[in-house]
Amino acid sequence: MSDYFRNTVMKKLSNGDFDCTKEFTVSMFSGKHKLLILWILINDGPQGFSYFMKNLKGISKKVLSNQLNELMADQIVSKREYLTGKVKHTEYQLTDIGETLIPIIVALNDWGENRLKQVTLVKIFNNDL
Amino acid sequence: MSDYFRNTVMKKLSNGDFDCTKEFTVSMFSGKHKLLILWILINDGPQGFSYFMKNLKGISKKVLSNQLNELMADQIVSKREYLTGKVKHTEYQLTDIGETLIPIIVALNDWGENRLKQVTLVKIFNNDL
DNA sequence: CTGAATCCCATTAGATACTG
DNA sequence: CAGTATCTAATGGGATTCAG
Repeated sequence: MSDYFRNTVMKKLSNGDFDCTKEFTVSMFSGKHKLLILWILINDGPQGFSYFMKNLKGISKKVLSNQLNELMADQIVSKREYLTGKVKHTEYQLTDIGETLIPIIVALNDWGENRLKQVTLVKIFNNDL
Repeated sequence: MSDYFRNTVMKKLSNGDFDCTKEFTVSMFSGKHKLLILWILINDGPQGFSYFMKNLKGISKKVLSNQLNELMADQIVSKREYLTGKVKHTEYQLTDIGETLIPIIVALNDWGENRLKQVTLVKIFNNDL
């Protein structure tokens, strides 16, 4: 998604401008579906392309492909390919680097769940629902 | 930036579709500058509009305004206004909810710093630099 | 089945001008 | 100083097509 942003950060790094830690960090996660992709890998283990297509409702092949490629470029996810007859299958999994993200993603998800609970409770209380 | 995405999530919630925790969480952070804004608030304390303009290089007033408004809508940040003569000043600060994010943001930033270190070391080693 | 390439439209960012 | 409104340019997403 944020190819442009990612490239900008990469260029900065190439130019020796290391004063962009935050931008770098953001560039790792920008992408509407990356958190979901990682969440799936964390909870369901290694999965193929179609598994993500089924479980990320509303995502297109192109976008999924892009996000997976970015995650691979960032060495957070790796891919394995194999053939069943003439049919290509893939398996994506977290790299060692990717696994260092697990506690953060879990914390993020916990935060989101709690926050969502608060939000919906307030809504119900106010009869906005 | 992701007004559209945010609105989509909010609509889902209003429709009683609570099966979107991840989308909700993502919607809290999507925004190229939000992490930076929060980082500034965490480290430098409450700040005015112009402080962000100075420290988020390349951001426009409009985008900053949008991101701050979204953070306020999500109750992560709050605003205080006051006048000095006829000149309006503002002060943005983390809310109680926003403060619950501190450990996560710190962890995220640590991760990014370490990762960046690895990346640049590899680059130097390979003479890509 | 996986996924890259293309075309097209929706959305977002930036610049500028204007207000309290 | 702190924004909002508006207009335009740049970017991203979706559907389709094609190939390995």
